Amino acid sequence: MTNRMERKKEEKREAILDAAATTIAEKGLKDMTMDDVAQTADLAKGTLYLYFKNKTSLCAAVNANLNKEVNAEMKKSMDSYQTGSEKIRAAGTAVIQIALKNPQKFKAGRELYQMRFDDLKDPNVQQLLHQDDIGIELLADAYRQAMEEGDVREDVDPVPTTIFIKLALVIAFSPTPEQKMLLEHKKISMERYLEVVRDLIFRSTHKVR
Amino acid sequence: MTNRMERKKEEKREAILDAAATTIAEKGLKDMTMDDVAQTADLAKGTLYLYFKNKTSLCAAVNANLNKEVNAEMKKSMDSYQTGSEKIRAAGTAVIQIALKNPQKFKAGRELYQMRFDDLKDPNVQQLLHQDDIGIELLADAYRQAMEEGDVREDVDPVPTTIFIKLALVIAFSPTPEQKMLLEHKKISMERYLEVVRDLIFRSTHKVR
Amino acid sequence: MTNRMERKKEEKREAILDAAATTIAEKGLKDMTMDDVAQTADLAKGTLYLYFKNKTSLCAAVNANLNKEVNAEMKKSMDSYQTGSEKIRAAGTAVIQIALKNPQKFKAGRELYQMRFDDLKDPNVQQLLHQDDIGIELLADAYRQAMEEGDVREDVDPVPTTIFIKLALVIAFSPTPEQKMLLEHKKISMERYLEVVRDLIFRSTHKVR
Amino acid sequence: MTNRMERKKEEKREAILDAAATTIAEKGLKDMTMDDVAQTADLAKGTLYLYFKNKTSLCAAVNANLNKEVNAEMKKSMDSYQTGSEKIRAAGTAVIQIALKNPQKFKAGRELYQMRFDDLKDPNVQQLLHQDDIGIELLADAYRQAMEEGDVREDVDPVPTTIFIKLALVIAFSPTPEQKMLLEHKKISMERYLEVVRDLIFRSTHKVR
DNA sequence: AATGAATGAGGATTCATTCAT
DNA sequence: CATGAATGAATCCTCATTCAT
Repeated sequence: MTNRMERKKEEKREAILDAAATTIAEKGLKDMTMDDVAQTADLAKGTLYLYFKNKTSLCAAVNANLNKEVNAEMKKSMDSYQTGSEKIRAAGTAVIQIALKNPQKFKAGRELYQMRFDDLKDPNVQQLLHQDDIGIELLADAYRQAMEEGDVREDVDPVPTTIFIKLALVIAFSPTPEQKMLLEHKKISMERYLEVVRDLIFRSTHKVR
Repeated sequence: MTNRMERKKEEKREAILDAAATTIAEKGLKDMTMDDVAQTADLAKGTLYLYFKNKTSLCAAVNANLNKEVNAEMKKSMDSYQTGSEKIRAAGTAVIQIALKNPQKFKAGRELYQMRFDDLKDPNVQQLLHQDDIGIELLADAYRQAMEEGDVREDVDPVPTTIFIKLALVIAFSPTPEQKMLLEHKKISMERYLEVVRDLIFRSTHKVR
Repeated sequence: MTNRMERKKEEKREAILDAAATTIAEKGLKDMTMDDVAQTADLAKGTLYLYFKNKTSLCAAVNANLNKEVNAEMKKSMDSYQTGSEKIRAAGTAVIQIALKNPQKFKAGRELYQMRFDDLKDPNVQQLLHQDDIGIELLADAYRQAMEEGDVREDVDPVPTTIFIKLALVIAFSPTPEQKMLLEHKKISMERYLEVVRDLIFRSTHKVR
Repeated sequence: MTNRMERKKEEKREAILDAAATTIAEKGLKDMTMDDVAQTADLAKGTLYLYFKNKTSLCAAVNANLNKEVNAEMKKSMDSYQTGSEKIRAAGTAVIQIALKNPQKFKAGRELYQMRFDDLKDPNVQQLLHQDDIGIELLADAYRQAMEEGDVREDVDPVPTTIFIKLALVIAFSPTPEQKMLLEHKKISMERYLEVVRDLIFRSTHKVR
């Protein structure tokens, strides 16, 4: 395969991933069909199967892709700071920025949390795990540094803490239908809720002066 | 309708709810079918529709029922303590107890968080909202008391805090497939993870000595 | 069975027939369910099967009953006239009166025209045939008389003519959905349509002066 | 899409319409299932839904198609005559020819008269209305001409007359089960009945010499 | 590589009829 | 006689996946 062809193939793959993410965000994971994706990507349905062996694999790839983008954004934000504590804050801000700038994609990411990826041999599932790993280590490093610098409690265990906090962030910033119902019912605005969540997460690890 | 018949009907309703919860836990929400539920409950498919007008309504009822049980357990645990802080801790312990004793039901509860209940007129949906409300107010009251007693920071906003913490607990104690994969991959035991999460949640609101 | 019991039983049978006719008129034949009928008759579903062996038989009985009422009304109107031609006109007027006074029942009658009654052994099906017969002979007699009296063409064959005209009347006075669509589309009012139909039917058999 | 493919698609559409008409004629409208149609057309059930969005739409298309064929046949017959009266007679003959040559389709057409087509946006429903319109105007024009030529009474209103006569023809030439029972019971042959009906219809509008 | 027609298993829901009480 | 809970066959429709072109 020539270089040009390879590039074109990669572009089409990305187009499909984009179309899938959009569809998931718009219709929800369970109402996203391969027809929808094909239509959104302006491709024939059969073509999707040239790029992804089945729906599950496509979803894994979408998930991996979203994580990759979030990781890149987080890293860029964190790199402009020195202290661990600042980096942690920068990471949070980056996530919020993405959630606000690209709520569609963020929602797709949250929907994908529900999915079971049983076929661990699938390269796209492996990619997903890999990107998850990168994101966690990025944040865990910041926590380690902040601990050394005395801003974060010494007894914090970076990896499980990071796993939980990343999940909590995603859940909070793209609430499930039930949460939304509840917040409306209790007359709490989304803005207020996010503010509270962010503060809770900050307090959960940081020392108080 | 005689009293005996009424009781029998209620019992059968509970049996269906149990069967549905089991099915959801085993197969996941999206792979749970009315056939499965009927089979598990040892009833004809049509019978389910005598008790629940459709699948969504059945799911709402399952969700409401689970919340009711959790609320009852929480209340019982909390009532044996005096201070707000103790009550909060007791609530956490109660949730953990349920999650360990009845992981199936807990998992069903987590799966149900994904579901959209659009028909707000449905009595089962209203029940669900009602039980959610009760659970939140129960915990929020404990936070209010703990704030007065000086154990919890004064700037904590009880209701949104409780909403977030309840969700975080459920998510943490019945991890999604992706989280599970990640924890295994990072060689973190479930016990360790739960310990960390509990501590994070505690620290997020409590004052440090 | 005592006389009183018999009467009571007959009354309940009539109540069921009424309920069924109402349901058919309201929902259409294909959307009428035994549940609906039971509800309308304020009886348990099982009870219907004590009076009618199945849905088809119930429908036959409804149909027979409606025909009986129409026949009685027609006969009453016709009896107050002397000439055949007047009697024919009176019959037409009687049908129109019923259609206007009791459109529900009339509509039920038209819906029932679609139904297949295969079980010719069923007493209710036989009743239906019997009532059809009575209605036709009633009208056919009037035609015969009118022929003798020189008002109707000599070459009219009374029985097939009557069969056709009765059907045409029913169809015209309780139009099918497609006819309704068409009339609306062509902006012809129901009143105008009925007037035209009546005239056509009259001209089809009568001599012109 | 290439021309060849388009033609093939249209052919398959027609095949489905044929299969549906056959099924309706054989089993009656209410016992016609999509399974039946698929089996008759020798296609998978799902394939039907590639051509028709639901059962109602398929039925509308069948109805429109039958009307189209009848209209074409009527027009062809009418065009070989000059006077309005001849054209009217030719139209009647054409309908009879179709009914005798293709009783299955004719019966399907009569069954379809019962159906409600609520979705006026559906292109197939619009086609149906359009074909109905064409048929009525065709006949109405002949009546108008015959009136001018003095063969038909001056007080005939062409459009409602045509609507009624077309319906009467269809009903008469493809009798409902109840009518059939009645004719058998009264020992009237189908041929005799049709002859009578035709004469009645003729007399209803024509002047007598 | 790309297409999109065809497939058919699967799922939610309905409803006539039965039968234990 | 009356009830109404239970049944399960039947029906419409969806959608992931395949495959001939």
